[in-house]
Formats: sequence, structure tokens, C-alpha cells
Amino acid sequence: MHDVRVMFDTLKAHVAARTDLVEEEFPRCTSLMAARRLRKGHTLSHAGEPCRYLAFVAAGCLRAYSVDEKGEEHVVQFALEQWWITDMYSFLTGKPGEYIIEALEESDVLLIDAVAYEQVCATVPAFERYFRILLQNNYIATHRRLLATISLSAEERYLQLIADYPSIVQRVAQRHIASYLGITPEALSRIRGRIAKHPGDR
Amino acid sequence: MHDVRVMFDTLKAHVAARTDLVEEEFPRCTSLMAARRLRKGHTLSHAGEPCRYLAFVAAGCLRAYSVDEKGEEHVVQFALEQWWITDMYSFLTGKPGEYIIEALEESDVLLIDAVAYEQVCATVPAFERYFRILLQNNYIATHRRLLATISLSAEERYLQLIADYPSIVQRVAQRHIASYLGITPEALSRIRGRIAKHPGDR
DNA sequence: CGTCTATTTGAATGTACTCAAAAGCGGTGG
DNA sequence: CCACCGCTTTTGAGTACATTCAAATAGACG
Repeated sequence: MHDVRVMFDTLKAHVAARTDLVEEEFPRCTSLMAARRLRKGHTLSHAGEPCRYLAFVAAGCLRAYSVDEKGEEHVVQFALEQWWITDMYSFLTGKPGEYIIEALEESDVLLIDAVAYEQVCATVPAFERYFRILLQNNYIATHRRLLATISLSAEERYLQLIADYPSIVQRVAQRHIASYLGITPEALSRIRGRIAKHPGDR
Repeated sequence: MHDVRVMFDTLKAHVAARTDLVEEEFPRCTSLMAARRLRKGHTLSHAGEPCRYLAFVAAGCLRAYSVDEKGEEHVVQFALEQWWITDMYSFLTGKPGEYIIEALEESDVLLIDAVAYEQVCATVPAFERYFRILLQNNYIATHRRLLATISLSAEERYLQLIADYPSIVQRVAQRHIASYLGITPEALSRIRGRIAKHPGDR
């Protein structure tokens, strides 16, 4: 996925699958976007600074996390291929970010800044529609996760994550999964041990 | 707030504050909406049936909750005046709902069904923009709550809720607040007892 | 190969849960 | 107006699950 053209084709397919995008409109959107390669461990938004970009992941895997006053990290989001990721509050307001967005693998992303985002939404209806639809889907997914967090045990949340997003569990370090689930790495390790002991119990 | 006209004026002001809505476009949106009064305890969407409407709360207070296999209720959302509420998944797909939306007080709502919603979004750009903006704000708020749920203690989450939405805490029964926080009513009662004993500790 | 980090395992602690009972509150009807 | 009823909140005691701190093992990377 080194080829920038391929990255844009991926995005175009993603938009076209959700809207009736007119072919000619697409360059108008993408002329405002830039490709960037992020090496593993490098960040898109640094803590305390505004998060300037909304990123489309063409290849790789990122996480968004916050660091609390005890220095503990808390993962609020992962993003694999064809997901968008940003620190939404910071992106929209220009204020310092609360989240750090970091590449967990070498990743290729397409970036759009807030000015371009607003401009494209205002001038290309299919694009605004596309983002509305993505935000609706995100609403559903995030509420599902929220419900899991307030209603399920740690083990049940882990099993749900495996069922919903097996590729995340496969690709991401366990301590990040634990953080995403809201438990300690030790607790996740014990849960995995228990599950391995009872194969077939779901 | 008996007057339907007042309800629509409230909505118009809400839209106009977020978009450059053209005055003449508004009737095109609202001709597709219906007003309904919900008595305390009555529901907008029944469990198992599709949630047909997206609702704008003109007056009153609602909650969306799911019931797990043990019969326990879990509140995923409250909606006060000028909030929108629906079972988004069910509303968009037409499939049976996972959430029940219930009036916690006598409430006046404006309803739009999925067909009208899609039609208005497709034909009135300001309306699609309005919902994109609301969904962005919801994205920020829901991620904030998610972060709180995975990173804060029950007491800290309660204090954050008081700080963020004092009117919810004032108006809603404690057991619903507890459910929303992901704890038992007994635990919330003890937390409140502790807080009352240490006035000034935040 | 050696070092650094991640994961596993162990033991003690703590927070929230369950079950149970008492107290408080609100509404209804005598 | 007061007594009663149902539901919510509080309080108590014992339990379960996840946490913390610590140490051992396993893996990854230069």
C-alpha cells in the first residue's frame, strides 16, 4: 500500500459504497487530503497540542488513548484499515487534545484538516452525507460498547470484543486490549487463562 | 409547552443555532414531523418491535435502556429538553430494537420517521448538516463517557455526571442514575453517603 | 546473545455486588 | 387529615471479582 493512488481508490470505494458519489466530485474532495506514513509508535496528535487532522486509515492500525493524572493510559479507540480516527473535540474546536493517536503498526493514512473538512462538507453533499452515515454507525457501535461496559463482566466484554472485532484482538498487544476493556493487563491474562481452560464454553 | 407551534419554534431555533438554515426551508422539514405527548412511564419504542421514530424532546425527560437476560435494566441514555433520542440501530435498519425508550416525566416530543428523515437529509442540506453536527457532538460526549467508564471509579463517575449534567441528577430517580453509571442502587446510595460526609472534597 | 518489555502467576487488599431488612417518601382512599 | 400501600433509598453483613504489588517467565528487538 505504498501507492498513494491505491490509498485514494480505497477511500473512493468506501465513500461510493455509502453514497451516490458522482465520480467527478471525488477529486474535489481528495485534492485537499494528504497521504502520510506513520512509523510504529509515532503519533498523529501529540498530547496537549491540537489534533489538526481527521485520518483515514488505508493500511495499518492506530489507537487513541488518554493519559490520566496517575500516568495510566486508557485506550478509547482502535482504528484498522478503512476506519477514520481523530480527537474529535480537538479537531473541531482547535483546542488542545485530550487523546494521543499513535500508530501501533507502520501505517498509511490520508489526512484532512478541519478547514478542508468543513469546506468539502459544505460544497459536496455526498461527502457530508458520507460523514453523517459514518457518524450514525459510530453512534450505534459506541453505544453498544458503552452498554457492554456498564452491563457485562470483564470476561463477557472480552468475548464480545473477540466476536465483534477479532482482527483487533489478533493484531494488538494484550495490554492495549486490557486498557480498551477497562481492566488491568493482569486481569485480562487471568481471563484468558480461564477461557483456555474451558474450551467450548462459548 | 402544550402548543405545537412552540415546540416547532424550539426546534427551529436549535437548527438555526447550528446551521445557516433558510427560513423557508424549515416548513419542508417539519411538515413531516408529528407532535406527541408521552405520559410518565409510557414508551416510544417497545422492546422487540422496531423503533420507528427519531424524537426531539421539546419538554420532559426520557431514558433509553436495555433489559438483559437476567431482567436487569441498563440505562444507556437520558434525553432532556432539546435532545434527540432514538434506538439508532433499529431506527435506521427497521429491525427490532434493543432499547426501550420511556418517558420519565410527562413529555412532549416531535417525531420523525426514517423515511422522512432520509428524505429531508437528502433534500435540505441544512438539515443533513444539522444532524452531522449533532452526531459529531454526540461522538465527543459519548467518548467522554466511555473514557470515564473505563478509567474512573464509580464515585468519580458520579461526580463527573453531576458536573456535566446536574439537571439529570436532579430530575431522575437514583436507581436510574446508578444504572446509567453501571453500578447498583445500593452502591450509589453509599457513594452519596460518603460524599455528604466529606463536603468540600470536590 | 543480551536487554527491555510484555505476559503470567501469586498473595493480599479493596471496591462493588448480592441478599436481606429497615427506613423514607409519595400517592390513594377511608 | 391521617393511615396504609407500594416503591425507592438506606444500611448491614458476607462474598466475589478485579486491583495492587511483587516476582517469574516468555517474547521481541537490536
